[in-house]
Amino acid sequence: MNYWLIKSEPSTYSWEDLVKLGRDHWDGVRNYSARNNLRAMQEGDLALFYHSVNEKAIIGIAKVVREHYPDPTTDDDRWLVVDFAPEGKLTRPVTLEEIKQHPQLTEMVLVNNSRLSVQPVQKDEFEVIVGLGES
DNA sequence: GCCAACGTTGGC
DNA sequence: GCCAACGTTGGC
Repeated sequence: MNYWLIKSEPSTYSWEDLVKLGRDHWDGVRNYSARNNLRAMQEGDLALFYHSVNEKAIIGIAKVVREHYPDPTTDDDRWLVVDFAPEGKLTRPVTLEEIKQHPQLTEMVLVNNSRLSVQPVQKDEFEVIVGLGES
């Protein structure tokens, strides 16, 4: 069981879009590090869903419901997708600012490499964030 | 809207 | 194989 963080601009693809669809593939990843993280995901893994740019906050949790397969939006076989389903919305969003200020979250990839769109999250980090979001 | 940081591309 | 140039992302 591993934990992840997936990032999207809400104007392009938001948490609400995923909820509306029930499940969906996560396409458009064109970065090798992010791709490698997608490939490492296993069914049942949980991912924090982060809204970048305008909101800059984690808004919900998504679950991996299908492991990686070739990206249907391109013929280029280097790229792949993973299917997610919404697992639950946080009671309140956990903001980037809050994460930066939290002493247990200073090592998060989100803080240190904000551009990586699919990133691993430590179990304790995941639990701290869920704890904040449910408080 | 700006720009720093990062990743990728392509010429050599 | 190196590295300059370029494009993109995302925080501010």
